[in-house]
Amino acid sequence: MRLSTTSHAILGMLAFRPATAYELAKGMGTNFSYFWPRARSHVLAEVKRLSELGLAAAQSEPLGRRARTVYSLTPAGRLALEAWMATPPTAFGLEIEGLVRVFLAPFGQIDDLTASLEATRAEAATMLGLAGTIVERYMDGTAPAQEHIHVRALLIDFLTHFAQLTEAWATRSLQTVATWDDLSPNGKQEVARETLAAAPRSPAAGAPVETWGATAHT
Amino acid sequence: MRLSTTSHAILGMLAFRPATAYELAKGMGTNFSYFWPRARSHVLAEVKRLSELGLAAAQSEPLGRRARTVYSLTPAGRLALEAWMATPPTAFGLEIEGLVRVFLAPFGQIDDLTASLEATRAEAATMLGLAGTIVERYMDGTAPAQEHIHVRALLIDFLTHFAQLTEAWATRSLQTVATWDDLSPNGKQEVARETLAAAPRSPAAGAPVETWGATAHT
DNA sequence: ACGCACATGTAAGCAGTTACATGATTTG
DNA sequence: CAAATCATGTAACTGCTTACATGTGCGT
Repeated sequence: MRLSTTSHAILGMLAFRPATAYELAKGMGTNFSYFWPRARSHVLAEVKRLSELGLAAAQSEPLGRRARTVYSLTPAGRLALEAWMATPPTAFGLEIEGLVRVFLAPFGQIDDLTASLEATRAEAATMLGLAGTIVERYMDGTAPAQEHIHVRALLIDFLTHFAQLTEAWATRSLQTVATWDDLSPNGKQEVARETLAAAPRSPAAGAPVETWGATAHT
Repeated sequence: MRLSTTSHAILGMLAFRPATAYELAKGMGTNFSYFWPRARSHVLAEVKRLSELGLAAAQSEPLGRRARTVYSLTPAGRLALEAWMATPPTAFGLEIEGLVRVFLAPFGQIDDLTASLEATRAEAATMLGLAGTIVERYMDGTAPAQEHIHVRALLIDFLTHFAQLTEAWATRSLQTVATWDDLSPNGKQEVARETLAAAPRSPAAGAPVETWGATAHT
């Protein structure tokens, strides 16, 4: 009986209130999509498994000629959730294909690079726009989870700053690339050094030096 | 013959220079771990598949009583890589369990929340420290990929800012939580509103309003 | 000569995705 | 009342991870 983070996210939604499988799947999207995205079908399969394990109770309700299942959290489920909350979180992970494309830029065309950066910028801008709406809802008191504002504010704080950071980065990278004629290193060292000089960094605690962001298999 | 982003990352490393399977796996870690992390064994399996597809050439070299395989990029492989570079990138994805724990904080103890935030803070701090070392290497000209500095600077720009953002967010969240006696909403609205007011946002382009960062299955 | 870190590989299993299929509800 | 959208579910497949196993060379 191994439970994943996704399992606990589902148990957590059930801890707020009982829900149908479909509502859970939808909730996974609206609640977690930006920091724990999962496919709808996977949520359906997982909640079924949770009910088999006795962590969620499934109740079938008829709905026209079709049946729908309402799930709720069992005491065992609540215990599992609370126990998990006390464990340390796993390390965060980013999957940003746009950065892979930057890394491999020398093997493509310069237009490929700008297109990729532009796509990333647009995505971040969309995220920021969404955030604006959400924030308004909370501020005027009409958000659906208004009573959890103190906790949700922390989340929104992170996500909005992330979106802003990403958009700003893509924008200034596009500006830099716009000054290039090709992807060769010629004459581009100067600006690169300035970028690096402006990068935030902590005193480098003499830690084990892994070569990172650099082709190391030399 | 479906190729994943991981496949192309491997083709890309081979485009820099031929390498053994082990070097590729290691390079996956040092080069991509922060924005495209993959297990070592998966890289080994994938490069084998690439050679079966004719995109990489495998050459067996004896090494003591053991054989090791050196891979290099074939012309077909280079074509595949270049073609991929011209396609649009998939959307970025974050997996941040620490944020899931913030979302579900009401079902745990307050100490669970601080522990989780502290773990996230520490992780980001480590990342920043590493970055400091890398930046120094590039600045004094001793980085292994010195000739690619113009492109790598863009990556480092993003990653250092991300680490800084994460550390700063965790720190200020810890400060906020330190003022709480419990996880109930009582008396915490005020500060939450200030946090939200300070969150960056764009004019909310009248976009389709999805409830995000909020329990929506109401 | 021994122990430890580096190098190399395989196998089993699961978490997660894409695609398909169809019933219910709303809306113009 | 037709068309679109919402709600609900299953099946096939695969990318990826964890765990295991063993060879090679270096330092002491």
